[in-house]
Amino acid sequence: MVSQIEIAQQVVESILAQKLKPGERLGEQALADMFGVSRTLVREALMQLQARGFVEVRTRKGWYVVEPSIDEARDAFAARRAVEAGMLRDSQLLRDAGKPLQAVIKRLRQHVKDEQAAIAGADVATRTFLLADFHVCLAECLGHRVLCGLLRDLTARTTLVASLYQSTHDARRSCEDHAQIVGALAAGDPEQAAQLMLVHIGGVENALGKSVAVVDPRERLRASLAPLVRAGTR
Amino acid sequence: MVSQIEIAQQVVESILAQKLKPGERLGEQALADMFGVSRTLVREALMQLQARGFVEVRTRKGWYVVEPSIDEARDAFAARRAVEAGMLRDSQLLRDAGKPLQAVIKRLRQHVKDEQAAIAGADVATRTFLLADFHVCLAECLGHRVLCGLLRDLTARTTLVASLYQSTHDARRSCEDHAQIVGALAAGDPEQAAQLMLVHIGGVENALGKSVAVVDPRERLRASLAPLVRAGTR
DNA sequence: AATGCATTGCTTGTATGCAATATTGTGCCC
DNA sequence: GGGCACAATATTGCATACAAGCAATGCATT
Repeated sequence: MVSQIEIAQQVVESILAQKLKPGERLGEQALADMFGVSRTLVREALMQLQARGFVEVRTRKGWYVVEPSIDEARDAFAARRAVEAGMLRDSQLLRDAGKPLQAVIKRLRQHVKDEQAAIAGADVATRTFLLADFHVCLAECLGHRVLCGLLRDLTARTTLVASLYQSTHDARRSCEDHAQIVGALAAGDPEQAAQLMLVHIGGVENALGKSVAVVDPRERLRASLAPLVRAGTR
Repeated sequence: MVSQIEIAQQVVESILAQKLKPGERLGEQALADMFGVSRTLVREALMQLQARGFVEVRTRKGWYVVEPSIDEARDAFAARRAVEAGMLRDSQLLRDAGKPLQAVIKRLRQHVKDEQAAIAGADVATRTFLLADFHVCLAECLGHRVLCGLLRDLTARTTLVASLYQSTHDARRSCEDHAQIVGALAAGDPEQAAQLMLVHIGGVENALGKSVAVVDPRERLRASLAPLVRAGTR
């Protein structure tokens, strides 16, 4: 049996793995057939994803993976900056973390190692996933379930954005940033960690393709067609 | 016609106005009759509210307004501290706010005035709403839609928590805090604003009744009945 | 040949129906 | 009179059916 939760998870994972691209249409019947359930369950799953900001519905036209504008993209990054820096700086979180700091550091170090391994060998999808998951893992380690859920969705959204705007930020750089952040935490300097985090997210944001401007669908189509009709014809 | 969005909004507002209490059951058919629609729409609305953390479903038993444990309550407050302080400190937000700072300050001052008026005259529901809405308004003024939506849900959840644990924090105090925060922003000192915000949220959190421990529904019922059967009978 | 229009098909939006299960009420037995 | 078993009832979970609207295709007309 397949619950709507599993459907939602599957869709999110597919988005993150870039098997579903921004703007892609999600037919209810198609998904229903795919999962072997009725449209009802699919709709319920999509409704939840809508509330979490992953898909949107255009009335009587269908469901689409969100296609954030450049403004919305910057919004998402700004939100992550605020949330993650705020989280790191909130000393109370570290105090309440439950586990001793040692254990937290250990787990984060392991995660960074996993990232390095993935960068060396694994496919793009797991690499992307692990890099995003570091931030979720961080929130989790700090013992905060609410922020954890928030970050899960926010990182997913920025990952989607990065794929949409062809980020040139390379994985190795991100991994190094992560290692530095963990280092600052281990050194007992949350403020430093927060600063590094701000720089890190800022770096990823700035790596978004500058030449984007793929604003509305028709423009997007034009851009896709441009090589055929002759580049620069305007 | 009533869309599922309106249903969801109505339920959230009722929760905020404490017309729906934590732990209260929400029958699908009851809501459907109330809004004059089928259970389908109600379910879709509830699914969204579930994703946003307002209600939960117990299989084949029904939908219930979430009843956060004391731990989850502190989680929610910690999340707000992180998000709001992070937001205030993120200078980029102020820069990107679009509107000039003057306009922002003006609007926030007006909001505080509205709060004062409500404290003087209005009913508890609007008072509670305005005090929570200050934080949403702040996010909105800083020009950030994503954080705005996040805070809308987070403040709603903490408001719910406060009602559940019989917060003794009085409205006047909160309003004064708000005024101070706006003052710091007007003085061009975001760091000070962030600090004040941390203190403010911490104050509300600490005002939660210490003698809570109303964990499960049966206990809750017992607590409600206590005055009848004799206080302190245990 | 090109454009406007109507019809057809496909997709979403909403309601209803049926099955599964939890709860409540009733009657029997102790 | 109290407790337990069983039936009746009510409610959720899921699927299907029907209505409504958009899009595309084909036809007729200019």
